[in-house]
Amino acid sequence: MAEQISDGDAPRSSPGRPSCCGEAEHPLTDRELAADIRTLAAVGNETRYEALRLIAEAEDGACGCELEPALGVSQGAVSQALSRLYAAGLLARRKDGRWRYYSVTPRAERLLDVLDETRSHDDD
Amino acid sequence: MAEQISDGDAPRSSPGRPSCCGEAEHPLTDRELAADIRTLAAVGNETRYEALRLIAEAEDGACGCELEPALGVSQGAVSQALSRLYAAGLLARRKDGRWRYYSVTPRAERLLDVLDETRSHDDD
DNA sequence: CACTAATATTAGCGTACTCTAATATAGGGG
DNA sequence: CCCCTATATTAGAGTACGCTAATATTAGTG
Repeated sequence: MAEQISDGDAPRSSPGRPSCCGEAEHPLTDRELAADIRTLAAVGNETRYEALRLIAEAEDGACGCELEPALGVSQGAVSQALSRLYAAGLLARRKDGRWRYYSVTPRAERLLDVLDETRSHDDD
Repeated sequence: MAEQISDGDAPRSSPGRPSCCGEAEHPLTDRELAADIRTLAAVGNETRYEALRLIAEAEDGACGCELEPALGVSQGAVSQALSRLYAAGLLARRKDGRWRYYSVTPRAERLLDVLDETRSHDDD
């Protein structure tokens, strides 16, 4: 895609420059990157983050109908939120009669722990 | 608007119901919740997450100009990304001449560690 | 077998997000 | 002093997001 369009005389950086502006790399594959972002984007939303916190507090998991009043959004929105958290690997679920019980995965648990342990209180 | 138009005898849930649909609560204040979401939403984006990973790999921090080619977005976008990560408490920064060097905070470091340690590989 | 409750799915609307391009600020160097 | 590099800021455009409302599906219950 035609990088370096101009001719050779354009001095983008003199040879005597400091160590700045070299190459930078990280060790993640595209799949790992995508998985991480899916996870983070899933919790980076008020409704979903609160849902995750509520489920983490419940002993044996929680069903959608428990969360609906606390979250203050419609039933459809709760269902969408839980599905997305599940797809992101943050919730496990089991069917029991006409209810579906959600519980947090180890990944979610550790994520919440880190947030609790590193939260800055003069932050605002 | 006109919820429950019918009379009061409507049995919304029989008395013998299981423990479902009670109250749910979590122990976070509004400020803590907002801070967490600001943090999570900041990393839940490809450009910013990759920037954070790149900076975490660099030994003594990285400046914006190092990241720009790797991130593949404009200079303005890089600056916006770094500012937002900084505001979210995930980056520290120091001025050095005409450069500004960014490094990850403990909060960011631990967040990345958890993602590495709990990432599922059959996830797709 | 209706009836009801819990959940899932879909369309559509309003908003927030993220980029580019342009411009402004700040700090060296010839 | 002018120029060049690194960074910050802003407006605007295109897109993605998150909700509601409506409807479909699934599973108990009288």
